[in-house]
Amino acid sequence: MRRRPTIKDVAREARVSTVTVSRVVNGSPRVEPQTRTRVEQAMRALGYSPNLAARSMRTSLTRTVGFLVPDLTNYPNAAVAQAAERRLAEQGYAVLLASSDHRVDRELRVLEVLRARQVDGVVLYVCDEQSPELAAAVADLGVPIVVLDRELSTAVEADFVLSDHAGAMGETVRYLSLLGHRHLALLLTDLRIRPVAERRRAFEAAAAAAGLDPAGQSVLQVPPAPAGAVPAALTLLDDPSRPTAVIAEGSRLLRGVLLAARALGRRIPEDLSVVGIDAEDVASAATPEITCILRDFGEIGRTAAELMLHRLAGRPAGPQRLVLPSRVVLNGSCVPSPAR
Amino acid sequence: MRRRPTIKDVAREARVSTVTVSRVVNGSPRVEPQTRTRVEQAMRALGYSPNLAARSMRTSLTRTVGFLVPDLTNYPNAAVAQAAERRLAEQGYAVLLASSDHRVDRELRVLEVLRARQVDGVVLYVCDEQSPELAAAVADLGVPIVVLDRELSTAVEADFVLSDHAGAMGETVRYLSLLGHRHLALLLTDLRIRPVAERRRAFEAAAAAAGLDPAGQSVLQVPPAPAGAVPAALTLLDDPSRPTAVIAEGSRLLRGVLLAARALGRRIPEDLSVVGIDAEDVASAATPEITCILRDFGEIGRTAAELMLHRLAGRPAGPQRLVLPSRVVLNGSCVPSPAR
DNA sequence: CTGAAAGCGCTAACAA
DNA sequence: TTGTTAGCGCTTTCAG
Repeated sequence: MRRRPTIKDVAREARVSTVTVSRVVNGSPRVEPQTRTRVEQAMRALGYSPNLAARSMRTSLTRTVGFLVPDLTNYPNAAVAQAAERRLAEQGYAVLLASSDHRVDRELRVLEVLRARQVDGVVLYVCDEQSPELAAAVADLGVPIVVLDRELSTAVEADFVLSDHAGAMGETVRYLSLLGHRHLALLLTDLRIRPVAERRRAFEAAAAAAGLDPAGQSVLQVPPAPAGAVPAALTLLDDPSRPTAVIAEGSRLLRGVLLAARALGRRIPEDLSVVGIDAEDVASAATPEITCILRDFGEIGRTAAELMLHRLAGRPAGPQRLVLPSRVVLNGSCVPSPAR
Repeated sequence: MRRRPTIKDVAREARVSTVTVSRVVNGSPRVEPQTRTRVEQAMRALGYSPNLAARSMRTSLTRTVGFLVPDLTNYPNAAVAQAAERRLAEQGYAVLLASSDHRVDRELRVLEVLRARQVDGVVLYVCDEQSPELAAAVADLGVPIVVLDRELSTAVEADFVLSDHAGAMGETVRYLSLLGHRHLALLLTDLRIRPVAERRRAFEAAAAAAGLDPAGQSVLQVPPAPAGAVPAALTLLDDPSRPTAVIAEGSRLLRGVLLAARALGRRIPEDLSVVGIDAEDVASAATPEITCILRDFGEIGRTAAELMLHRLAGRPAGPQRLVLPSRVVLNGSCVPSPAR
């Protein structure tokens, strides 16, 4: 295999200096059209493509963005990552993807790696908003940062792409209470992160506003482990004072509720009304389809990419906080509360 | 913000030459323990971490692996990617991830980018096994390649991680025919790739072996577009000579079958037996749960990473072809064929 | 508009 | 065991 052609080879072929070739490659205007053409021909003839490592070394820019997610097999994570990657690739950026498995220690390691690799920017879901080390590590990156669906200590300078979780949750609670449900349950994943905490607050506020007895509402946290969803749902549903409606966050928990309901012989929606959050895959496969709070993950990813590109292009502007909508999509899984 | 410390700063601090620092960083044994300690202290004191771009330039190794998938929102793709990333990260490799949206042109572009970025290796699902350009582009990469679940012209030197699709498909057809089904249908995605073609062949062979009339069996191809699954399933099921059992590949098609069956008022399993392939998410959310052909995607990803690491470590060995198992997991969605 | 020179941070080869 | 020298491919002065 022949050695890859370098800028030198092109320069020789086109009988110009390497500087001129560099100018052509980088689209500098200060090149005579005729020279430019000659250089371009030479590049094509030799199959030249610039060595990004060498360029990085000079410019200390890698045209690479790090993307850190807790779990890539989680549909929302994957969808956001893919949409962002597409947009970034259009602008010549490549994406270094890593997942933390919801573990702070892994996340810290990944951030270190991204720093060592001198990525030009980082888009991330942190897995724990409270961890000061994590916040410090993020702040220390020294490159543009876009934080997805999380809050972070104000010491961290970053753009934020958030979702309106509270609004949709309020709608959902009002809808269920309108159907006569007085005992609701909310199954959540991990209270250390914003969307979960925000949903919880909105749930409690809306329940109170609807005049539901706080003692009759339950909020259950089921940490992100592969198992655990079904047992939690079983405990919740196998109780005389059980809720008549359940809201479950994420595919895993929604599936847990469906399986537990089936195991206990509870029919949906006659015996139990169910609402899913961010769980379209499971919701659409169930019978009946499950009413769901959904977001447009493609939009989230593209927005994150856009903010990142803005920063990378050196546009000024203070830190951005964009809040994208969630919507409640009704689907036969909720009916008036059964008498009890 | 202070300039990042370089090997030179460390050398000065530790009163050695840059070469010695380099040796310590790279774990060369030819360094006196005491010197090593001094250097390590200096590194820690300055917060030194090596500049990978500079290293890449010298070694023309990036410690980066490209990972190319058709669609990251496809659970199997994401699960394999995540497992591979984890294993590669353990060995200090970062993963550049890109998706092609099932389009050959995008895939070619990504391969170009990966080449320009001088990744040390590429793991990929090609989206079209027949495309000679694609095969040529892959062969031209000039780095170790691991191909997932695809065949490629033998001109491409690569390792292959395959799955045994035929075995499980044969089992499934025999199982359905044992239940008395004489009219089967198979819904597939894209015949340009190996798993699909292999399943088709196995389906037809097993049907013939079971004495089913070839004219009574249907194989439907529904290309990977977001919509299209439901209409295809509706057409298939809304026909007097419709199948009594359907095998659907992937979450999208399985969901299409479930929705179409519901729309037509066909009960599963009484009116229609259903088997899914690689669609655990949908299968487990349905009522009853759907019998499924499944694979261990984590294992596939780890295996791919292992093969890649082997190559990257310069181990000899000819091209590998590993075939990992699929298994049929029974779940109440198949019952004896209804009389007709 | 073009080129010569210098150097980014690192490591291979050789020398001591 | 340690250091000197050279140069990877590119871009950024600064001169012409």
